[in-house]
Amino acid sequence: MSSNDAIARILHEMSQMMDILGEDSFRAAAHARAARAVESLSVDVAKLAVDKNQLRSLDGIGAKMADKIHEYVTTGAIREHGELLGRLPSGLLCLLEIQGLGPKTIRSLWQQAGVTDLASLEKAIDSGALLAIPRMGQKSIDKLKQAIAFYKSQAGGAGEGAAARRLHLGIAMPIAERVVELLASAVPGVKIAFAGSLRRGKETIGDIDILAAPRDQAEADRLTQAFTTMPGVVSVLAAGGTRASVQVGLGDGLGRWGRDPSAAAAGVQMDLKLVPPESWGAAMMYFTGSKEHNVALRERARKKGLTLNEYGLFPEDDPDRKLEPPQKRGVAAVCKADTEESVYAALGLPYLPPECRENLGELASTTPPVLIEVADIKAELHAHTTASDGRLSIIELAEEARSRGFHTIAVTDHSRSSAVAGGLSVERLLDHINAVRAAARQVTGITILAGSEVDILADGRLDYDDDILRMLDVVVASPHAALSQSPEVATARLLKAIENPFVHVLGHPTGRQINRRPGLSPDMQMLIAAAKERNVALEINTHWMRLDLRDAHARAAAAAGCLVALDSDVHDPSDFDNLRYGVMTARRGGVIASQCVNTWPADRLHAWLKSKR
DNA sequence: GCCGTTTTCGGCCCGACTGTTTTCAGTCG
Repeated sequence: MSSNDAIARILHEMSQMMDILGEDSFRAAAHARAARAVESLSVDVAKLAVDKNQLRSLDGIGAKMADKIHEYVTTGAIREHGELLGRLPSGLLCLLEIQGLGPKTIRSLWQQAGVTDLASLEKAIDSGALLAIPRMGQKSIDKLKQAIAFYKSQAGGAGEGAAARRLHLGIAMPIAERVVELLASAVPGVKIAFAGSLRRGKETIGDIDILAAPRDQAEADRLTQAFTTMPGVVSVLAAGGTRASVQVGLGDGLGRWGRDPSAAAAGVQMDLKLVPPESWGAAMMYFTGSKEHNVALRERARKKGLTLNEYGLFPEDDPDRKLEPPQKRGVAAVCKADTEESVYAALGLPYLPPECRENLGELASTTPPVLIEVADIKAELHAHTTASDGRLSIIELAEEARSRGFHTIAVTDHSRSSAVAGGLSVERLLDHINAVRAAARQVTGITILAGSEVDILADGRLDYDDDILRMLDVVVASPHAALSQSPEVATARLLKAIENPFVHVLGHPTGRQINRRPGLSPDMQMLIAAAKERNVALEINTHWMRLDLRDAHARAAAAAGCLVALDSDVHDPSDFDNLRYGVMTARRGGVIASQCVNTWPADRLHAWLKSKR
């Protein structure tokens, strides 16, 4: 774990403990906000901590928080964190993961029924001790039992402290799209879309939010009916007038990444929200989030004497919130709320794409951000064939790429050290280059390049000698083994690869696999600076299992003006479909088309590749 | 504990829903 992750986790725990202990909620929230700020940093916070002013320049970090971070970096712990831990059983924290349990309830469970962890909570339920707690009736207990069962299934069985498993972006999105399609065919002509973190393109998804705008009660009823009875629904959690919640069972695996027993056993929660058509824009903003973005928008509205909710933007005529919400009192809205654009405009903001709604500075925009799009991508520089571990022949790969409108495809099979992936010996590589040249003569309408995905060995040397690399049109250098190195060793290793004059792309720079392994934690600022100087592109591997660079790293690369490569690491024709996940990650980082080599016209791209020969 | 086009104090987002209550507290997104 990087020190950023460690500090974020400690600050987050402090926030949770303060909540449970009933301390000042704004103080607790400040710790949670600081945790988020540290988490979304691309630089090692330990380096920033040398100068407290640098820490304090971060949004949400003030003098006291800077002291705490500095304390962690110099001593390896935060004293106040230990003190809080001494004031309550640590087993209480994971109870916050259980749906319906918040800090206040957990506090009374602890102080009035002696609950200290999940096991004692279950015991207290069985013994009936919970009924004695205020506001705890039989119905609440039944719901709690259900929520515990769901929590345990998500956490992979015994609920042994494992965090509830979030779904990969690439698993969740096709499910959401199928549901939208199904609802649209059940009730034609109604506006339906998914929202939430899925629409923002987060790498993992907690639940799936679907929005629909029925035009009358009959359409609303049919939508709810279709939603709660669709194939795959395991249980209906709620079905009211304006919203319904179901659990949907998942498929049983992750394709070539193997099975995911915990995800398969459980399911994903899906919520359907019904909103009036005239509120579609405000509702989409509201349910797309992020929460932090929404809070910032509302604060902005307040400063303009307005109040923003999921129904629209209204004059602030009830600052103490004594009355019913404005839309219920017939207060006239200050703008139409049927589109997101009109609501943003009324707040004096350009349209902000969902991927940048994280309250990481986007509200300072005065012009709409022009971010990279899937349609901009015209080349694939990282693809495998049957020569190593791919499923397509060279010709099949080229034809697939051509059918997707690409002008260039690079054949980059694995190098010799990746034995399990069928990595090519030097002799096989030379034959393979000839085979690629032959295919290039045979297939028209696309440029086929001979390349390699070359292993970056543990010490930073590449898996082929320079005289071999020189013969290749494209070199993608990637770490595959020794992924537990210290940050210092990993940084030196990857810098050495970037500095090799024949390398074009640094492939999946950290080697992480989401929900599987953390990968390397190199000093990303140093890699970005070196890559920029050497004209090397940092890859955003678009497979939903990797998304590496991740969003925060992409943001740092974009800010530095470093080249990036959006590559699908094709092993199977369907891998081309993953491009959109990488594009969303790039957009979350603020990447524009011109800094992504895959968007360049053929002559510019080929000239860049040749500049390293 | 943070923050400032109400700047060193006094704020700090908003509504739906649920289950518990006889008017509201807690959770969620």
